[in-house]
Amino acid sequence: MARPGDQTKARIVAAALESLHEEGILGASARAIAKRGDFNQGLIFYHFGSLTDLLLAAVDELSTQRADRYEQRLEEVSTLPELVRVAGELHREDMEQGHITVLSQMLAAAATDHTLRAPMRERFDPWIEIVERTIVRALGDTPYAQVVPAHDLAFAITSLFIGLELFLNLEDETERDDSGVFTTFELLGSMLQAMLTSLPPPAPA
Amino acid sequence: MARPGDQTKARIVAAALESLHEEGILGASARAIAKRGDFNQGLIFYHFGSLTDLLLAAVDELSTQRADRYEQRLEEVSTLPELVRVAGELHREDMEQGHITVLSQMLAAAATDHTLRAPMRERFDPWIEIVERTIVRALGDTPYAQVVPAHDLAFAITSLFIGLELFLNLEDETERDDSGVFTTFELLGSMLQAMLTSLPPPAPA
DNA sequence: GTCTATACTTGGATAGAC
DNA sequence: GTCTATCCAAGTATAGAC
Repeated sequence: MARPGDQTKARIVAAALESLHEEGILGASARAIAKRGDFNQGLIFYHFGSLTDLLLAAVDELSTQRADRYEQRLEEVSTLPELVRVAGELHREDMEQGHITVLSQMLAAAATDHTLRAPMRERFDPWIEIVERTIVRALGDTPYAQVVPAHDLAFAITSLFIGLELFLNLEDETERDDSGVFTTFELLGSMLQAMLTSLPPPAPA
Repeated sequence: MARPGDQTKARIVAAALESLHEEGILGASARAIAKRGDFNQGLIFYHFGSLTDLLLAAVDELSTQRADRYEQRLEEVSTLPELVRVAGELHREDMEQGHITVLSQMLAAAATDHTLRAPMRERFDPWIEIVERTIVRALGDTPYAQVVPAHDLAFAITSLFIGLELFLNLEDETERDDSGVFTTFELLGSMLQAMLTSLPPPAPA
């Protein structure tokens, strides 16, 4: 399956991810990426056609890297507050490895680059679905399954992931205090717990 | 107080805001801004010194524009779920007028441009404080005042504002459905309501 | 498949005439 | 305070030798 050139393509994608992480979308130029990966700049256009297509390939790489991990961790989840706790852990992993920076930078670019919009939506939909499916499974056959809007909740949680990253990045590395993130997710967890406890269960049939 | 040149400075700032909104940080170049405002490109550097300083001045303009409106609307708020409802309305206003696009684009830029970090943090802190003060006021002297982490909640709500904007921008204008936003804030409102109802009130002194 | 060299465009910023 | 003209660095992308 491995064709000649695949190794180079992988190197280019890796350098693109690194550039997006370290220098953001503003610094992810063809020249900067090539310099970082120590290969010739023209190779980007030979292998990917355009810089935009390389950046999208980088997002794809990230997605496949993380999809397994997410599925695996979320499978153990059986209650909603548990989901929030595991989501907090996954969020921390992604923050540490810079994944969310890459995604938020690409999302910001997609906000005004219309050619990026549809491709980025395609790449995010599966992630929202993973969260949504987990929510539905966590609710199981409890009476709340029909009351909680799973898709909207999944959408909100995913949005929170991205928003938190942008704000946490504002803090200085030296003074950064991770407790804020944990607190946020713990807060969300107890809110969900409370909501489920106090929601009037639908009338029995 | 109005010095000569102030009118031009205002025009430049207005054009910068427009550019950030329409073309994002990637399209907010000195030349593009000058073309949009129909003034000479050199004026940006004469009046603001650098493009970065102009963009920060644009964020300042936005902040002062909106601060009054926020204070005014949030003053009427006296319960936490009410806060969430009003926050949802303010979010809609900001979305419609493109303010959040401007902020999210600048936040994305600040993530990797270290010279933007401290200035952007300075400009966001007051906003988080406004939300935090409102939360504290809404909790008033209820027994929950000591249990709810007001700062973290304010931080999370503000992050959600930004994250939602980036995601909602992915949808096509034609197919965009605002109900998602409202649902998200209504959801948050009922979660808060539920949390307050079910939280064990602290033991009386 | 990979490299060098280059075409062409756009970017931030400044000098100097008005 | 504003304009024109210009410098120079950096951007995307391509042609052609190897």
